[in-house]
Amino acid sequence: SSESCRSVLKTPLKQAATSHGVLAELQPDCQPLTTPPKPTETLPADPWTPTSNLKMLISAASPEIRSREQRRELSDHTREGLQARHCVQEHLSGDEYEKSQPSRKEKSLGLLCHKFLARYPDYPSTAENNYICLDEVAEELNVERRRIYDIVNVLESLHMVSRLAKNRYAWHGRHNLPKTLQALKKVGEKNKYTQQIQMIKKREYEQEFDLDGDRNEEVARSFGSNKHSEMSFVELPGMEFRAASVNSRKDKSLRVMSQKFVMLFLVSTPQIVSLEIAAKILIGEEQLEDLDKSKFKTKIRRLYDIANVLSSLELIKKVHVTEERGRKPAFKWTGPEVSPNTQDTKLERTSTTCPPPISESIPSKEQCSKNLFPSRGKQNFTRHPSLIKLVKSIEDDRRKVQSAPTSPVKISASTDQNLSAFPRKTAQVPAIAKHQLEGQSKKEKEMKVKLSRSALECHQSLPAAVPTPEAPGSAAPSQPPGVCPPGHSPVSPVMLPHPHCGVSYAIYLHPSQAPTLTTYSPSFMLQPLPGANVAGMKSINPKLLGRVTAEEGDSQLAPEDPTKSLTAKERSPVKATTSSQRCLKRSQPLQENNLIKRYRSEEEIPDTSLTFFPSGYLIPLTQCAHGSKAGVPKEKAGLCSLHHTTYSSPVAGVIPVTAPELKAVNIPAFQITPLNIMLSPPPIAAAPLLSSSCLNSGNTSSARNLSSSVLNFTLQHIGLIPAGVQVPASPFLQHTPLSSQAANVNHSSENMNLQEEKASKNILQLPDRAGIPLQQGDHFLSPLQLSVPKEPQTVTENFFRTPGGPNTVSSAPADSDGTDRISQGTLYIPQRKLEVSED
DNA sequence: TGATCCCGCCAACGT
DNA sequence: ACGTTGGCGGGATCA
Repeated sequence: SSESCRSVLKTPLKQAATSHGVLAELQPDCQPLTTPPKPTETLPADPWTPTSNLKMLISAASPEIRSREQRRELSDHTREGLQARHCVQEHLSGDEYEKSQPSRKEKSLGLLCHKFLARYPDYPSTAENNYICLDEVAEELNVERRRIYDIVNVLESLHMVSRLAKNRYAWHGRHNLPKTLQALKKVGEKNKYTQQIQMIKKREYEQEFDLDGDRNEEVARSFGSNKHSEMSFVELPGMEFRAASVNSRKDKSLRVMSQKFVMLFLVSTPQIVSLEIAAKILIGEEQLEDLDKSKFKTKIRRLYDIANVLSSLELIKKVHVTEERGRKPAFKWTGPEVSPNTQDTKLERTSTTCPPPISESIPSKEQCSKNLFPSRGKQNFTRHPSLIKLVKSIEDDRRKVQSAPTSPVKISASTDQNLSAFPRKTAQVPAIAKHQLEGQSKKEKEMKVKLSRSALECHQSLPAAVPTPEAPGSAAPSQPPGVCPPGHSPVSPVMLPHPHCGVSYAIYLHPSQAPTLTTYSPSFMLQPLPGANVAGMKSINPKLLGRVTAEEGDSQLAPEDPTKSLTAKERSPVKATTSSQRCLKRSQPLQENNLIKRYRSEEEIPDTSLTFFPSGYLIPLTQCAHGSKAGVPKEKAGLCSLHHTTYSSPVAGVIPVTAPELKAVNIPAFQITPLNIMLSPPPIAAAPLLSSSCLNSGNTSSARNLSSSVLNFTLQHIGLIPAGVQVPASPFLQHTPLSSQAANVNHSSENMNLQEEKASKNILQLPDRAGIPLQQGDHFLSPLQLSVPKEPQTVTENFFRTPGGPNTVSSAPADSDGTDRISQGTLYIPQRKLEVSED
């Protein structure tokens, strides 16, 4: 249909190429109807010129309405409608004229994107060669080419298109989407976005209360330092086509930003990401510290651009998260759930699934060769803006290397074999795991020492460090005992030879992943596994979960999803997905360093998850088990099983935790974040112990008094508590912010243990019973403890709760409000009210 | 106002 | 040298 529209003349119009002047050219007549060539410009001066008419036409009838309509339904044919409309318009009078002007909305990128998408099928058959000529599209859509780039770049990030050559792109539609999302999710996990999100939230929280600035900074720093991936564009294995000649720059921020943005959704449990956080994380990679306002602002702008496109793709939708602070713009993932099905590895290349329309599908070999080319030197560098960065990264790498005892084993160095490699990977994994393990142990020691380092590292390291010998037994056999099954293991990085640069990648084969989500699963359990750890998830959720879930979230989510999914055009079953894509590769040559880093990180990661939790707090993770159900064969299964174990009531005392359990727990720890834990002042049964003093006094001073153990305890709790939860003004916090302050306090406190440090870093560790202070902790019983919710489960549940009500396996049966339960325990966790509202 | 984000300058790149 | 890409941020709109 749209085609029909196309204007005949495109050529001349070429529009925009450069700015304005062009418009004049429009020949009014040209547009026989269809596309008016560049309507836009409009010099104010000649409103009535033919051109202007065009404009008007376009803008035509109530734009708003129109836009809405369009949005609602795709609009597709919007254009035509417009045209029709304009007829109507003609009679506009002056004032109306104003109205008629193309409202901004009409020109929105989102709308434009809809139009763009309307031109191509979601699932193009291979046969048709869908290639996109930017110029044509720009003309047809009457927009500057610049705008098309914005769209295409985002689409490219999702591998919905790929660049063939100059001005030319191949349309793949959504065939690759599943793979892409899967790949992005993995990378997101690897990057620990979950934790980062938590960290940011925590920081915000702290800042609110002006808790300790110091700490914040520290956190920030650590955060910044975290290696996470530099930006590299995530490519799909099969998709690398880009013509060697063409593809030059790989990094490209918009593309990369888009991918990262998507990653955030994929790793977040409530799948809701606020722009603010997204911007911070994206910026953060390099340096958080410079809060640089303008930079932040710019980032936000870009995110809007990306969000508009993603919205058009129906992958996300705008919502508002209302917190105490106020309402913040955010987006909710409405795209398909990403199933971490790792295993498919065996598949061959995608070709089956989606053969790239164009010839492009090249056999691996060819690809390799191509890839090689690009990798060539300087270019990469060229664009790379910050040398500094490089340096940094290098250093990091170095560090990492050092620190990391074991580098992941690189398996095949040879390039081509990828294919062959894949299959192997699986097999290899175990072996690798061992290596890692070994390495880890070493690392552990180191790590401890290093704790000071970046938080992330710390996290990572810690786990390993932890003594928890116990783990072994519990853990799945396959996994190495030392390692926490959960976190780490999941990720066993396998290095794959990378065709492209010759660089090898580490691939995560995470056994766990596979099982992980089945679908929408609430995932709680699952998700965390991979990189982030359960904890991360939990923590994250908490905030959001709070209300979001319950409220709008549920309603929306559940129902919607299905719908949406359906909505999307019928998706072809394509998903076969299985292909081996797991390998993400980074194209950038430079990245090698990064790769290294990553490895490290990966390795380390495990640790993170591990954390020790000593004591007993466990938070019940029940769900895990459930989640795992079907799919889970692998390790995960094991994990899951572990998880389900769950709870101990803190109150009760500590329950011995098994290793697995620990893991589950640990995470949360990290993110203490927002903690707004409040004691509910009036909490009902305040737990027995609540010492009024603590609560009341809330003074910091009192807090300080707490023994470190107590602190730990607190922290733990905090961790437990849904991070998300913020207590607004809760009195309690105000007085003494447990969480953050606590951290501070700890420092001061006599015992600074590693743990504490860790905690400070973000990781919360539970005091190890055995070793530590807890016992010493006289205060153990301190009110805080008391405060601990008796029923951990409840808490947990809350955490876990996934938005999609049903999904939540774990969650307690509908308790709508976690709070209540909590109240039982002394600890009152204020749930932040998050409300998600749509536009 | 603050949230959105269009617009298009202009630099990095490619050819 | 010129065309293509696309980073970036002013400032107009919208809500």
